[in-house]
Amino acid sequence: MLQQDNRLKKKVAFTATYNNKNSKHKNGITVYFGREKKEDEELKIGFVVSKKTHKRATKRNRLKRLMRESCRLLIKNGFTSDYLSLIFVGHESALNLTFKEIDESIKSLLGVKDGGNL
RNA sequence: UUUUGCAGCCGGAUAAUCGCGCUUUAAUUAGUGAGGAAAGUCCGUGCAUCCAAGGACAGAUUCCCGGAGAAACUCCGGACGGCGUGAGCCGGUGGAAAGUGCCACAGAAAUGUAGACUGCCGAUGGAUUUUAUAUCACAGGCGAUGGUGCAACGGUGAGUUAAGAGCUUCACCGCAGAUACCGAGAGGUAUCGGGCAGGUAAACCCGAAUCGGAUGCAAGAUAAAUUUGAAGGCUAAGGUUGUCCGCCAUCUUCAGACAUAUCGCUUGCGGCUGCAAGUAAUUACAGUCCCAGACAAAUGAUUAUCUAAAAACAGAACACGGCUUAUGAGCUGCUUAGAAAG
RNA sequence: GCGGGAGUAAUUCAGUGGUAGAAUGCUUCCUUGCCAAGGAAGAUGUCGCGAGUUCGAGCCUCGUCUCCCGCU
Repeated sequence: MLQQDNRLKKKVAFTATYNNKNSKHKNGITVYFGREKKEDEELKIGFVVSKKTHKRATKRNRLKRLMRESCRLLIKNGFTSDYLSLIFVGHESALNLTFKEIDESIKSLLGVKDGGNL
């Protein structure tokens, strides 16, 4: 779980990010980018795995936790983005991946170089 | 040793680092943090709001007996029936003699103590004949016979008879009834008389028992806000059980839309231990403990060691009692059948 | 979390407990110089799945799976 400041919560913020129509995809994970942020604003990140992806709550929760853990480690190592908000959407093909595979694909989606320690 | 059935347990462990929810603290200080099914939502409760003077009809649910339980399509013990060599397992198990419907095809006939047809008989009556014998499907008697069907009006064998038949004739058996005994009861056993009018009620129905209704924590309470539309002067619209009657409330009211915080929210028909009653379900008493409470929603990641192995089904959202379904590997107790040896 | 509905041919749907049907599509043939239209014939079903009641279930009862919808 991320810290409170970095969570994307409001429904309005989610729809605004989706409507920006700026997205990338890799290994069953899609990232939506929000608008560019101003200097005094915090980065907000949300995670979505739809009920249509898989029926069982445990498998959906597992994918969300793995994506969260990857982002947490990135932020801890000093990662910042030019965008105000990010949404990660997990799809069916990503359900059975390990943490390392998800970590690598998220890093490449965000343009972080291997190693990660900035 | 192979194997069967039943009951129960477990549901990864330990350490380090980086993290999250809630409570707490001066302080990342300290504490605590998913299940046996948290699931399906199939039953039943609590709790909350609104309505309810009520009445009639309709409706819903249950269905062997006794007990437990707040209640239940619940549990325990028994009865009966079915399955299994057996331990054991399964069962929505009142009534078909209140009435109605249905029973395709086949078959003479599918419910009405029936029988057109195929048949059997010609005792009795009649005809032919002098009479008897004999002949005649003439009246009449009969329901044994019929390549059917899930099912043919109790079954099998003998007697009786003209031919025949449960025919108050017999033997054995089946179903139902009465009486006696046993049992708390469902029911069981024996005897008697001689009743025998298919099946289907998970078809309508009949009987008995039970039932305030609607909405579900997205219930609802409090606080502070934004905004749209409509209507009238006792009318429209609304609520009240499915219908009808009846009833309720109001002058500024009614119908919405958007959206925030706090409460509801976890101490409860609670858990654990001991002891007592009971075949058991369960109950009584004593001691002790406080054990998730989120709201884009907390349990994860990495490393090392252990085990056959970086385990199966699977994630709380107001709570509880059941039921049903999913579930890896293994362990414990009792137990069935077979084989071999002593 | 709570409530409601559906599942039958490739598709859209009918179907009183008694031999599973219609339309469209598909295949073959006829017609035409060729195609379309038209005509004739034919194939295609685990009635979502598993039990039960019944002589006999697509239909009745129970369980289960999948899909859809509403409240936010």
